[in-house]
Amino acid sequence: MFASLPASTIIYSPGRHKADQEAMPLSSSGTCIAKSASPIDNGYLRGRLDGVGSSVEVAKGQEIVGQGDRADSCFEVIHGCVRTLQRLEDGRSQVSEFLLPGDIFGLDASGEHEFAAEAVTAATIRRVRLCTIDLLTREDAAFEQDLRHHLCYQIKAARRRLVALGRMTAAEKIAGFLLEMSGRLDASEQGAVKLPMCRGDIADYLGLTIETVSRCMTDLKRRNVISLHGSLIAILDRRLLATKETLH
Amino acid sequence: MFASLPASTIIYSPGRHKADQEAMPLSSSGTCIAKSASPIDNGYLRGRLDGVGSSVEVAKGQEIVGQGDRADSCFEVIHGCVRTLQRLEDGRSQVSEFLLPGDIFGLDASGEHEFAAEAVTAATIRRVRLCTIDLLTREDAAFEQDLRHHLCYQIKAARRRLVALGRMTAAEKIAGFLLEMSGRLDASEQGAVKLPMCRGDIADYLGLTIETVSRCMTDLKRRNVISLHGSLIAILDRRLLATKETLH
DNA sequence: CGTCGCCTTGATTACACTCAAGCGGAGTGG
DNA sequence: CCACTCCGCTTGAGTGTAATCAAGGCGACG
Repeated sequence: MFASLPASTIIYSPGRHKADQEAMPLSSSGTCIAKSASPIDNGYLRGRLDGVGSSVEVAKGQEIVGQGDRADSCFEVIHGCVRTLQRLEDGRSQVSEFLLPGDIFGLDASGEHEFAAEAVTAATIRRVRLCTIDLLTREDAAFEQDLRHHLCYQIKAARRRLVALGRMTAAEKIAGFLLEMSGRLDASEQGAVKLPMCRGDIADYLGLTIETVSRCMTDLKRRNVISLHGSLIAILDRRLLATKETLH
Repeated sequence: MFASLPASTIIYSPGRHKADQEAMPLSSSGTCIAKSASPIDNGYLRGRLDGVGSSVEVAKGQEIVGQGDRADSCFEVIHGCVRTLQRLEDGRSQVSEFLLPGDIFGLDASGEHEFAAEAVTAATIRRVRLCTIDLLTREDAAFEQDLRHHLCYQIKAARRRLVALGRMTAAEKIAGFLLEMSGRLDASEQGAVKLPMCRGDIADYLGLTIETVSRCMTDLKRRNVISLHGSLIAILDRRLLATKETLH
């Protein structure tokens, strides 16, 4: 029924950051819209907002933007962790993304925010007005380019998450999440990272329940794939996590 | 994408303590990045590519871009229906979006396509090189603006789908899908629309199985919420679909 | 008329959810 | 200092939704 699927197009890459790095073409000739040589994904705008806007401190759990708020600013996380999420009236909620220092959110806004942003931990964020962004794009072609790359990356990231939410099992979701976070968070000297978000946030990020998140993690611990002490997690066997032999 | 669904579903903004205590006048003078008065979502680029690029005919099922293909072009659907999807090595697949005439895809590409694009039906598509797009953005500030709005809309659409995939039941997914499609497709004189995609595609779009899609639709038919004859579908009780009292 | 593709329907299974209880650390107050 | 609650996490038992397995219907097409 479908056109043949080339063998070279094989797929699932839980190590999404790594996969993207490899995906970046090295030739820079006709790249056009495509950014040719960025070693860091999602880093298109890193540092581009330094010195712009105003810094704000938010307490743990505090709302930064609410669902339905008018979108007139974007934000860069300076310190701490932020989640963007949508809440349904019956209590269900879906976390769209976790934002860590250097990450920017709210650039995609037009009109009003459909998703709220809340501080996962106490956080420092930089607030930049969208008109400032607009100004920058007009004055600086390179910035405009980088902004567009940033938006493209957001789309790709969201689509990767569609696959995870639509077609992955609980164990696969957890494995992918841990790999993602271990790549984004700074590891301590023991190679462990401290997850800033609670189990409930992880559940809402992956479309699972708290209990399932807990059970999957405990299971990985029992198999010595990870070590686990509360929110402190170290990946002991990265290959096993990535290849999904973690499923019994 | 499920924009029509959450009329009552948008919901709940807990604390109103925003981070922006200080100043930041909400003067509407600076709409900036936010497009304030577009009646049509996803229409930011409609017609903008007329006369650009080259037209291509593709047969039903034919691959337009493959996973891993170098991204050097974007496409506008002129006629027919196209799906973008990711296939996993074990046969699972996730459809990211269905594209109908006027819709554009591939603009988000940078480096290589993570998602394939395939013709759902026989289709005519316009192929535009990304360097042409790049050129247009440099020459035409309005185009650049519209392109950015388009990308922002893609992000929002993808996030809406995250909620659907992560937190909706099968019945809710189907209901939202039917509402979305009835809004995007041209209705015949009887108010019925012909879904261009098969049950399997719908299943892969919603993260369900073919059987579940079929059962849910049959159920809606039995309740006289929709009429259903193969791929010809009419919504008989839109309110019931939207309020999700369709769940027994 | 037979095959094929797509869809529907039924029976059964299993994965993740729900409900419920208990653990342990942090913080509070007597 | 200890008892207490609160909160987040874990664990267990049972349930339910959607998946799986399987069969059959129907229309298109050769």
